Amino acid sequence: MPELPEVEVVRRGLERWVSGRTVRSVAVLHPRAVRRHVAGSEDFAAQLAGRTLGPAQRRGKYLWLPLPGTGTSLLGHLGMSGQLLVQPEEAPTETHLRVRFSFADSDGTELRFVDQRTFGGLAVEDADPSDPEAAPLSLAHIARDPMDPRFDDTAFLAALRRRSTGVKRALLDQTLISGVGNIYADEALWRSKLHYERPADTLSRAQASLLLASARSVMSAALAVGGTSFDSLYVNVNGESGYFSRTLDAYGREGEPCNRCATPIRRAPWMNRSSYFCPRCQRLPRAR
DNA sequence: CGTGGCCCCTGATTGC
DNA sequence: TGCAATCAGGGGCCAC
Repeated sequence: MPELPEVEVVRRGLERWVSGRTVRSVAVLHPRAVRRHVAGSEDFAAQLAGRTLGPAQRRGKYLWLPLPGTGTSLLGHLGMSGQLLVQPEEAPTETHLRVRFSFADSDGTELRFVDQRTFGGLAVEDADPSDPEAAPLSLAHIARDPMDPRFDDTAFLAALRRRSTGVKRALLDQTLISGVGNIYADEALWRSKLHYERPADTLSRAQASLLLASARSVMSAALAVGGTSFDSLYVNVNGESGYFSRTLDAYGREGEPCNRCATPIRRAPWMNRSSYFCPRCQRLPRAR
């Protein structure tokens, strides 16, 4: 369950170990891993063979590597359980290995996309030719994330406060703000003392600002220690787990005492997922 | 366009 | 013991 800080760690790993290398060949071992590549697995591999991978980029939880001179980029999303591993070529094959990239150099390592649940995937997509970072066109509707220096606080806060939907759903809306997942949404709401179903258009300016600041502080703290990790499903580009879960205040803490008021944290079903919150600190005001 | 519900997938865990 | 239900959840898609 990689959140934005984990994806950023992966981006840095790609930048360090993969960018600048030239692809020799690509093997797609599970077609679903490239389902977003409309032309199919063979075309995916053909478009990458012989190409040099550019500097690693990220927007929200999407990652991409420009393919210089082609007007395209290699786009990736880790989904729920995706991993990008740089492994020695002779390392044993992972159970859920989906795509394998071999390189033309003699470094002795290869790039592997491993993904148990196959919610993630890779694709070669057309990119904005005028953009030196070659952002895939399909990401045009994805908002910047709150750690991005070009994130527009004022515009986000105004848009948030126009939504009638629950504030948590708004936080997970990629067209408003990207990179906030279920875990950090719950953490940001806990820090802001807001109930997840609070209609976004009932937030005061101060509450909305506090929520954004809280999302930022949660992400910053996670990034500082290499991301949240709960189990072996999340591993960074070199196979090293992050470690932040011990500092979570709400997520996954059902029945444990709230770190502010000691009231047991509650778990509620929400959108086929879970929301964790303190029933005392995070109350839903009476509808007005 | 905003909203809300559903679906994709595999494996671990829980309950009967 | 075995089988079914539940849970994990990012995000695209669709009907309204």
